[in-house]
Amino acid sequence: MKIATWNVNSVKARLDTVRAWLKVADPDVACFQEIKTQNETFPRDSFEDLGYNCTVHGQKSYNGVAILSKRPVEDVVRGLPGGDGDDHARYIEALIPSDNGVVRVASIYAPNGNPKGTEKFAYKLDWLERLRRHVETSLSTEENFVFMGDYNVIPTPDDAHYPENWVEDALFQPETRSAYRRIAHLGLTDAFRACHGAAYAYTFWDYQAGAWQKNNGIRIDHILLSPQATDRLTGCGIDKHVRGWDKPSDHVPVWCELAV
DNA sequence: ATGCCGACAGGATGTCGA
Repeated sequence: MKIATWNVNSVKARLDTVRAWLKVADPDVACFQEIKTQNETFPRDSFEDLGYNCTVHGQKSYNGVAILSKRPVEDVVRGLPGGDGDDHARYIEALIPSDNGVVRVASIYAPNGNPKGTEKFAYKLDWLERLRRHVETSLSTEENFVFMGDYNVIPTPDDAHYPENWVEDALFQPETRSAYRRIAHLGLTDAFRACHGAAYAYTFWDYQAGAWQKNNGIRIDHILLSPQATDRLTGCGIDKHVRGWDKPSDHVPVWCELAV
């Protein structure tokens, strides 16, 4: 089963680009973030035409996440549990049936948190701690679980072309990286690092200042696997070339293959 | 130090992103 994640930066503005990628990449499951539209205005017909069922947790203008799946999904969770009064649409999860079992997949859009030291930064850290608690609970089920999406975390200096440019940024603060490690160290595996030893692979290049042309990127879109899913991991990749297409998102798709 | 880009809502330009 091929499972992918992509921060599309508006699903409506990106519709042609996203459809073009789906046709070529042909994932069984695709998690999107920053769809920037509500459930009612999600362009589901455009994806149903390509054979996908759409499960959406949308929001007007900002945020919004979705899961596209060739198989109908079950057991949908909309919103990150424990979010007392949190109205940001940043989390959706669903159970995906396959020929040889099931996989539970989460589409995650963690807060940006800039600038550091503000309420936004505190919200980011709180949100990551909530995610940690939910991951901890989820792992007790011992299922195949894939926690994928835009974590808005640069885990190590190896995940940035110019790490010195990010030392004041919320994505690279010690507190941010600790919060991410507390999640990963529950026993999750970074699918990309498990498959590829090389440093300096990126998933985001800013629109500004020629970042793409200079390969001034960061790796902030991650696929974290439960131990059971890790045992079934057969491959992982970053579709870097998509950043060079017309009307690109500033993020590119990341995918993994699981033997289920 | 700031703008650099891009999407959104709304109908000009401010907010947000990372």
